[in-house]
Amino acid sequence: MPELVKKCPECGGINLFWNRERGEVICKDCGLVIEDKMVDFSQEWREFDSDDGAKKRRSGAPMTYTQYDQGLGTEVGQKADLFRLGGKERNKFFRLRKWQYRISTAIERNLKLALAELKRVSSYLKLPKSVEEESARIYTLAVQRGLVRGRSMESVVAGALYAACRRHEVPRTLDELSEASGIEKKEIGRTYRFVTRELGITILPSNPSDYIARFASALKLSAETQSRSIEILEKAQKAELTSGRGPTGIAAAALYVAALMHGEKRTQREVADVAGVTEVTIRNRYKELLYELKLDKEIKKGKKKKRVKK
DNA sequence: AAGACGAAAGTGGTTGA
DNA sequence: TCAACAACTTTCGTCTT
Repeated sequence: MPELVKKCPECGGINLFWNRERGEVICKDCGLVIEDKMVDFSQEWREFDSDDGAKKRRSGAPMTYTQYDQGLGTEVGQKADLFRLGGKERNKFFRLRKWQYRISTAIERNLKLALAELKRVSSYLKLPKSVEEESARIYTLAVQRGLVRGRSMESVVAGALYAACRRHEVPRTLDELSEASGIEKKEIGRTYRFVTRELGITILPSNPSDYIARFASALKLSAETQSRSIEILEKAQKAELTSGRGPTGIAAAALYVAALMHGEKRTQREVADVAGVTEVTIRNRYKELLYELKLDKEIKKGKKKKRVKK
């Protein structure tokens, strides 16, 4: 179990809020995201190997997709049954059993490896349990449909995780997934698109504000700046500035502007690195924000002087 | 000297014929 | 399947603080 944080290491406040869904502990006083990197140390208690698996199987186990057989085992008969069968029946029994063993081992061996990998990456990125579950479900479906053929197992795992993150509105960038899984960014994107299309999973376009909390905390920005940037994002969305653009770039620009307003200046480079975009992109979004939303004056409040021409 | 700004050329993905 | 296109990146020169 993760050790529970009692006090905010930043401001000493005790007003902490644990957002389980997002796997974050947030200090309500200063906005710091304290534990967004909690690692799941819980152990795998299931025995995967075929034969003595039955011994450890127990009733009442939670049904979960992060276990290769969803926690439910199916076997063609038990040894004891053999004594009740005649020769012909006995042959049939062996045939069935062998057959069942073959298909199940191919898929199950794959799932066993894949889910281990999935857990590894998920824990590295500190993804909440619900997302891990979802991605395991997606992966399981993908295997059953034979979508992994021709693709590396790892890339499908990464794609499933990416899709699950999006669905749960806790998006991670492709860069982050790439770093955690060691799979190339474009490869993840490709399998992600392929898998979601084949499985008919609907993906709502990710919302820039979903990134704000994480970026803001990485930049150590105040809670006011954070909520300010959310406001900016809302206005930007009304002004049609967000469609067609990369959500991370917009989030980064909003954060950059909000930081200027509150006198918590961060360089474009700092913001760009955290958000995984370039300074140029921030500048472009930033220009649009200034022009469309007329934010010049408010920035001057935060900064001494700042002339902006359009 | 570092940061901000902008122009130009290149990349990968989407779309429409 | 190919070409046009938009968003974003890379690179680089110039201006500002």
